[in-house]
Amino acid sequence: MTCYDELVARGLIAQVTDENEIKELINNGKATFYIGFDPTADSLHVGHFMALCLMKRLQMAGNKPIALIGGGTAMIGDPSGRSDMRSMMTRETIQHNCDCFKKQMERFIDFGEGKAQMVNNADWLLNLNYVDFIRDIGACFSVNNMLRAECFKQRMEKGLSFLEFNYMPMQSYDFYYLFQHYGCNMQFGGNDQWSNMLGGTELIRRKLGKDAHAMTITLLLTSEGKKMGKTAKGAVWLDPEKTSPYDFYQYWRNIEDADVLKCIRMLTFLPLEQIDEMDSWEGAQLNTAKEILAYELTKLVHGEEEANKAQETARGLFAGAGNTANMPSTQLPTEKFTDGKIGAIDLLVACGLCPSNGEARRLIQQGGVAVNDQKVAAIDVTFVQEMFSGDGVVIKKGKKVFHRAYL
RNA sequence: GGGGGAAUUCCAGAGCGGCCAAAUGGGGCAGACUGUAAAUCUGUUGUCACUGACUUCGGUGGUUCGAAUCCACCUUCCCCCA
Repeated sequence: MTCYDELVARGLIAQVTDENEIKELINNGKATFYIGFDPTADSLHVGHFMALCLMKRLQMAGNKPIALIGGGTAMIGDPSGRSDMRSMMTRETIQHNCDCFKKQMERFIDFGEGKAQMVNNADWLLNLNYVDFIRDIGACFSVNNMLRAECFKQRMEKGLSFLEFNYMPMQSYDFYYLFQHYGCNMQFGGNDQWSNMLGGTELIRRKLGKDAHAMTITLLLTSEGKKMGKTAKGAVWLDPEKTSPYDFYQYWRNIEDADVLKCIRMLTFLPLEQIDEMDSWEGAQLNTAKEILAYELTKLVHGEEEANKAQETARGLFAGAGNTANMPSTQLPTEKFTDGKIGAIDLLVACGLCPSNGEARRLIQQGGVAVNDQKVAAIDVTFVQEMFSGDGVVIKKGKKVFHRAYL
């Protein structure tokens, strides 16, 4: 099976500029392609992970990836598909985020000599001269066309500043620049980037009279149409400090039935034949598929050891066997105890399971808390300090959130 | 440049000068049912010393016994005309 066919079979490809050309290039390892990452946070998240996977797949097929960190474009902020303007980031924040991205990517992609490259568009964007730029590049863009572009649609209702309007020409310029200086002949990105990417191929055609290609990756959406990897608490991060391997594992373990197979196909490196077999699974059997998904992804992102730990912990908690040592935990300082005891409300807040006393109180009153499998019946229940020595106690909030508290 | 309108709690969106911690919907959280799924039903959803008190309705001042509601200025955004 060719590289391109596999991408199609996994449902990764959303749109392409010229299918035959692209097939030819990537199947034969002739593509030098780039994917842009905007450093809007200090860690990559699940959305970026897809792009990294794609990068890896293509690299394995002999193509040369360029990871572009948008240190320059981040100064503007991509308005695509957003309903509000991004808050502006300082140069320092952007630089810090770039560094963090770099570290995480290196664990994933082989940036060895001649294998892949990492560039930062701050290097060429920040020194551009305004008048030169609009004469040279700006002249190639039709405002009429830009306004019609899908990525501005939402913003046409709420308002779009000129600053953000410039994002597309900037990104297009990146491609133009990489095409000339790095021999980059293709761009990949999320499907929401389609208009921006076409801007680039169009610019190259106009300025140089040459063809460059673009391909977008299907955005990973839940069956409800929301972006995958977002929870109420924010994104699911790849940084273990921001999203623990256990929480990462649980995110995938708790995915909806309708999304499991799609995710396995798109995100894991399991052979397609094996995945096809799972296709016929249904009902409770899908729980096995969810475990596979969670395990495989945790392994890719955090390594085999962490994946094993997360799986053991999850199984232990939900099936009642195995160890509980790796679940999220809090070390309680002795100051939290008065007369050798701690109240239930204080305990929940101290462990970060509830942000306020009021919420802790409510949770207990609604019967949502258990300590060492004993339901906390009233808000004035207290726990003696001795209980927390050694392995400590296991607090269960709701059905799925477990937390260990110890001294 | 001229004219008109808007800013409310996580989001959307009600809100007569006192009965507003603020309707309703979404989301979140919890309970029941389940398969750590979905759907459904129920409760809950500012903070605290929780039958009470305190801080919120873009910002700053003002009017008033009393302001999310009235006035002034400021900020941001939207719409129409140029």
